[in-house]
Amino acid sequence: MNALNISVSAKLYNKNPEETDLGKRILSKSIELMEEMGYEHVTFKKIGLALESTEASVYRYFQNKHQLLAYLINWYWGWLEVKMAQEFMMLNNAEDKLKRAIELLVNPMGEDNRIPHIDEGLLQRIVVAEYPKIYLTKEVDAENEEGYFLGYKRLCDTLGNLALQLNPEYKYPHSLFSTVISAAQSQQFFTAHLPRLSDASAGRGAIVEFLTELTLNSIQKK
Amino acid sequence: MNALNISVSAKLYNKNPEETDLGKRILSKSIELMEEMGYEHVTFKKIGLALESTEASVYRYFQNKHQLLAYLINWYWGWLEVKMAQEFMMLNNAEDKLKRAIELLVNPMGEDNRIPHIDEGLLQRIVVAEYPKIYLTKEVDAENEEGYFLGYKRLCDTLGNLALQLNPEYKYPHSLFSTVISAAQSQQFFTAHLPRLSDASAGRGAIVEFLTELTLNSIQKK
DNA sequence: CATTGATGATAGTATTACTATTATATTTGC
DNA sequence: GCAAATATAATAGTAATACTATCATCAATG
Repeated sequence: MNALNISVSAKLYNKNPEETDLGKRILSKSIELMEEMGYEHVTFKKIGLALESTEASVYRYFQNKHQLLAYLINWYWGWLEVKMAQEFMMLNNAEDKLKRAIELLVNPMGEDNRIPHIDEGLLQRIVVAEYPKIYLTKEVDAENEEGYFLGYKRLCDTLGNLALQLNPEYKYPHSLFSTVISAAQSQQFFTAHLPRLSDASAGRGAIVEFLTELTLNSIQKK
Repeated sequence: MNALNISVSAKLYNKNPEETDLGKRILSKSIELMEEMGYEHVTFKKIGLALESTEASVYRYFQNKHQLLAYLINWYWGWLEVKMAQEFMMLNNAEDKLKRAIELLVNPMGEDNRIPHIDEGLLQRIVVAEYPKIYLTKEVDAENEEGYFLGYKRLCDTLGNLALQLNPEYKYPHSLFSTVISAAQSQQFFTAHLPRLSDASAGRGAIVEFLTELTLNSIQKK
């Protein structure tokens, strides 16, 4: 019941934040601050201050802000996969699973109180607003080798395999789902901030419908 | 012949860089440096130095690095639209135009020597590696009002209208093309750096085919 | 010839992104 | 119950960044 643990590559922290009280408080407060003021405006000094701790203590857990963001985003993709796996058990065909997966990509979910120090709703908003920043850097190749992007890759594989169950001939499962996962985030962002880049004034339902049609029409056998 | 001028909102600069020699040199050198070391590692000091000018002089043209990036990316989208418009004149149906547009989104084009101070090939690489950074900030709403994202919006509209010519019933033209334009960039990035997120080891041709199928299958009448 | 505008040269400030050191409190091993 | 190890807090310091300001020079313009 309390044992749910999302695995994140050990290269994504200096010292595992899940193992100490301060570590969990750092995660919790970082999520709060980052959602509130945005990645660029967060500093370790501010996090330390907000925790009534210090900058140096935050540095003991994460090498820098970029690593912290990568940790959080990987944690989120890992958590999403667990959620999906749970829901998939109740479904027995690949198409239904894909549809449900797309719903989960778009809809913020209620807090999972098995993990009290992480507010998944806030974290999802961070993912929407910040996720490309972890790979759009000159350090991407080095960080890739360290496992900075495993969460995204795994999720992409999982969904790609569902697509192949529907149509084993489909040639672009990875491209399709990296596109769909990414679009699920950016369409939420555009709906809120740049509405001329979406048609989802109706809200999340329209995003889900758009992505579901796009996905199924792409995969379909000719 | 020499009169090709890409229009960029006046809110995207302090002083129009197209109007002076130094301005053009700033654009040229910024593109070179940004492609080479990545947005994060560029500073106005480095640009000034590389030009044998000064930091202060660069600040006279752009308020900050973010505005410079926004300028460059808007310029690129504007230029792409001009290119597309030229090519569309030789095509007479919407489907062919869409196919050609997708090719242009993915394929880097030879330099356009009507604009000697801008290397479009380098600029395209900057767009691939940096474009979401202009809107993924807490300042997005304010900057949207200043016209920071007009280039992207216009391109999206243009392509959306082509889709509507093919199928006036299609419900998600803006979402589709913000997704396709974005995917055209990120699939290039993934192919180069995170190949497990794409299926394009075959190269750009595969990206074009993937996006073309995805687009046409989405738009098609049922 | 006087004025204006653009640029260069230089200086200075606040903030950021760290690194290092030392003191103190807590836990653990014996 | 005490010593040793560990975690954290407190503080200081550094180099780089992201600006802002001032002033001198130079060329173009009226």
